[in-house]
Amino acid sequence: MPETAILWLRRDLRLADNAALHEAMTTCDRVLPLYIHAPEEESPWEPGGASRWWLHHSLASFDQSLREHGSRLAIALGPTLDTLLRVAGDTGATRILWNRLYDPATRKRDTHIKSALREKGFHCGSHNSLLLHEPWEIRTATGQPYRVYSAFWRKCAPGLTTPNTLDAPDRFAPAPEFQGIELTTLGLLPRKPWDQGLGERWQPGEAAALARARDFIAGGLAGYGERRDLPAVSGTSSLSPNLHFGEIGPRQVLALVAAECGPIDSAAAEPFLRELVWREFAYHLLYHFPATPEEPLDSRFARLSWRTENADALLTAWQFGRTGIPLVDAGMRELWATGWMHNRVRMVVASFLTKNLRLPWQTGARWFWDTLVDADLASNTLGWQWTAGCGADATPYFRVFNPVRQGERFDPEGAYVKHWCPELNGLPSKYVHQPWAAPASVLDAAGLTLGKHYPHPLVDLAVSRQEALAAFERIKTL
DNA sequence: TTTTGAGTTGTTCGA
DNA sequence: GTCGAACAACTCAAA
Repeated sequence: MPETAILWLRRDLRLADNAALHEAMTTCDRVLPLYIHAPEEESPWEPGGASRWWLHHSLASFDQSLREHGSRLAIALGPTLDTLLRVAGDTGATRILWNRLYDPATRKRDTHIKSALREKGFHCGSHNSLLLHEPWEIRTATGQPYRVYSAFWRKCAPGLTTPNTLDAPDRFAPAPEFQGIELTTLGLLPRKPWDQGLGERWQPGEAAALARARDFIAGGLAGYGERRDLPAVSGTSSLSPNLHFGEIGPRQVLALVAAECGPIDSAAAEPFLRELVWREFAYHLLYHFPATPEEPLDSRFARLSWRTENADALLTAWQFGRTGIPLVDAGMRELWATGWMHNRVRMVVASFLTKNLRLPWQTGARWFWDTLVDADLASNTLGWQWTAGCGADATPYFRVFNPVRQGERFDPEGAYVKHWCPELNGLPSKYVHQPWAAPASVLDAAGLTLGKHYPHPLVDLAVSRQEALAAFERIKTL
């Protein structure tokens, strides 16, 4: 009697180095690769529009590669537990295997599913294919979770040796008979066609993820430390959406780095590996502090007085790149057009929202969640809390980015700003990051009228900085 | 056990 | 132009 497994796929849409897939293939004769659509079970963090776009194409790509390996992806609708039970009944499956996720809603659901399935006599197996270390494996000397990155890094760095990875199977196990639904019925693609920019910028799927990782590690790793801060340059790996959807795993990235650089502790690799470990740190924090997507880790910040007057209009201006601060607007327009923003600019726009505009970091996190193709609850939460100063590795409260200064340092010619804000094309680099400071003759020569072609700045940077510092002053001893 | 020093990504000011 | 100091409070790990 052949044994049948359901390979329950979520954010692990790859054939290579997929622990649950490997387990299914080595223990069972028949394997049903199954994606169950149940976004309401991730509430209140159902995937946003850009994530759904990526998911659609990633599922299509994974189905295609399964077909090339003699199988296909089955798709069904939730509720997940009911569906798993129904499919197991229909197919005679006795094993249900998956790779673990770590966001609070999914953890709660998966724990319940696992115990319910076991009660009914199924063999359940959950595996790790998303992280280098499980969040509970890393502890301080006193057994507490880490709250400081450098200490976390020192703990993890010695373990960054060449990992063992699992090869993709040459041929996939045959699937049991099952009638799923069509991918298009999930309605993941936008009804209004706003996704053209995403399609031009990105290619979801395992093959493209591997190619991107290889290209970056062969070509960009050496200069990463210097080039990663320049938003006009493709100096970063851009692997974040691929990693988020599990089209490639961190062990594979580590193995590629080792193959390229030899010893994994080489100085050339360290700046990039530190970023990979930041991702681990974000999952560590989300696991141990599951309230942090909504609540500041530093509870004093719950009492911070955010701006209330005119908040809606200010938020809208920020969202659509109409703040009158060129680097901020360029970043927000890049996000809207491509579903992605350069990391240096993410920090600048986040600092501007939370400090200069003094709007809650949660509103910024929510906008990123809806618009980023790499929206990841762990990384997004860490990033926003870090910038707002209320999270782990507490940002010094006085660290308020000056978007003019940041522009001058990291986009000195204004190439990035001009690409996304072409109305500033005629400005010399001296004024491209602060058009309001340009003399009338310069503005005339550039054919630029502030308030007409490009907005006046929404706030005065120096004044709003002082207001932010004063607001921090008020909560620091409460 | 207690103390001490360092800590991803900054800015401004005054010398 | 450059340079160092100042700008909290707290976590973590080494001494």
